[in-house]
Amino acid sequence: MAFADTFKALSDPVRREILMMLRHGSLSAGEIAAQFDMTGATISYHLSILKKAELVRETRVKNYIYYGLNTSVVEEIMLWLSELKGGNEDDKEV
Amino acid sequence: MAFADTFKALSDPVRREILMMLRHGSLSAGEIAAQFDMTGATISYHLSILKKAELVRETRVKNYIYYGLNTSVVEEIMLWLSELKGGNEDDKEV
DNA sequence: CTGTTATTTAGAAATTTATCTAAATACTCT
DNA sequence: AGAGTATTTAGATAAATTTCTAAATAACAG
Repeated sequence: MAFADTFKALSDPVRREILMMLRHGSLSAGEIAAQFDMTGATISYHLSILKKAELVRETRVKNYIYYGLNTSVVEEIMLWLSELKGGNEDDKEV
Repeated sequence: MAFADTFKALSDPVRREILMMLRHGSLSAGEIAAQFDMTGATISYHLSILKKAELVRETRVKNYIYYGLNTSVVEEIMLWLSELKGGNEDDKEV
């Protein structure tokens, strides 16, 4: 279930920071890695988890790979949280 | 930062199921444990993580401990996701 | 106080996760 | 084709997580 993957992906602070970095637009793997005190391999690992969770999409341009947010999955998570909060099945406020 | 704890707490399927069980009202540790094929000790461990994340509150009644949802923390998470989705640079700091 | 029930804590084992280094792949440019 | 850069993959390791059993606490009833 991709849903569980999404929560798992969000559970790591590095991955959350990556997502926040992508709010304003796509960045290449290298640009992302440059912001962290970790090897590129480690960032690649985190990106693979975000990708598997469908929280990011990749686009290849020249010999760069750009990563961008996929907000539709974020919406799904918000829906789940909404349900949790709702308790009574009446409401569905956004 | 309790915020990180919250995401971590949400990353486990058992804990998410516990939260869903609490939507319609509080349940005792034993009532919760009865729904899972795990020992009470394990459920107690999960409850302690949810409690540390402030996703649940406990109330002692007789020799039972009741657990109930704390929805305000859920709102905080939704706010974070909102920010992510929004991409608005006007309010990036929390 | 004694005994019973509900729950948590402690300690240990199995699994998963995050990280590194080194090597491999992929793509570009001349 | 060959060199150079960007990124990923493989393999290893340390740390964190989940789970269990057994023991400890806490609260109640008689």
